[in-house]
Amino acid sequence: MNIGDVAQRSGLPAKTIRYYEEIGLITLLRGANGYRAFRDSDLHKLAFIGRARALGFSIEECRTLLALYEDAGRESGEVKRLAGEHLKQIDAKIAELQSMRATLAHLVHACAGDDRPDCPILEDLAGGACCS
Amino acid sequence: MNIGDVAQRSGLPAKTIRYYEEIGLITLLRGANGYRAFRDSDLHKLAFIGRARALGFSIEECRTLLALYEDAGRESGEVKRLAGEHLKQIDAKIAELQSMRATLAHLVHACAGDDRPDCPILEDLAGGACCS
DNA sequence: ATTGACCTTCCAGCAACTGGAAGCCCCATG
DNA sequence: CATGGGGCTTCCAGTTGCTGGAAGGTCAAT
Repeated sequence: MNIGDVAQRSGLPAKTIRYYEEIGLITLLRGANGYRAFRDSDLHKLAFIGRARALGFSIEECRTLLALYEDAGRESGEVKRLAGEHLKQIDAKIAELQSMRATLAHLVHACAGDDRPDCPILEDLAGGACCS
Repeated sequence: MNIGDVAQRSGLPAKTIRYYEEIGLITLLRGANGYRAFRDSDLHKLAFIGRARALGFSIEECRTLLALYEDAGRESGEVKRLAGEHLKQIDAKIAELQSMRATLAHLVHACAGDDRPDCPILEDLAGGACCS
């Protein structure tokens, strides 16, 4: 398989696959022509990485997850711990965004949004000390 | 005022203030010794930017907001539109994170997390095709 | 032989900072 | 008046995770 096929089948852009090789997330063989030669196992790993990334794991976490995946003697506790920590980070991020959202929604609601210059949104940004 | 005072009073790191000047988000005067000389209005603007950033506005959005803030003839409708778009982006981000969270929480729940290697989390990442 | 689609490498850039080095400047103390 | 420590300056590099583009080699088909 060449990189184009793998890109299509894994859903990852070819550029991204090259990047993953460059940072040592995956090691690839080369054909006589210099082209990367992908085995099924490489495609499999890349799909694994793609799914982990879609769940928001960082590249370094993906590296660890891959290592655990390939370690037949792993303890699932470690995987669970890693995933649990990541879950906490996601929760923190959600909470942060929801707090922003609340403030912003309040301000948007309070703004007339017409052709006059008076704007509670700008007033809040300017003053900090605001209503309700 | 020197940068240290402004950093403390605005809550922004000195490095960040220098960066904001470098990218032209704010223009600062210089004293005879080469030090940045901050006026009250500069502090005010920086606090404005800090609050906008805390609400998740990008630097470019901050630039626009500042311009609107300083334009006495602005139409609040434009501010509201900008904020409304940003609100939509926040909502999209929250939805994305909540979707991740749901999958991940499900997997974490399903994993025994003991000293045995069997792990539904890794199985899901490997296979994609998973349970319930 | 010549397209045209692939593949290769390398370099640059995005957002929004952050850290560190090297070197002035200013004030207070001995 | 020298010295020490803190604060200020600039510049360069690194962060995360790619993405775009240029210049050039390869391959399969016409």
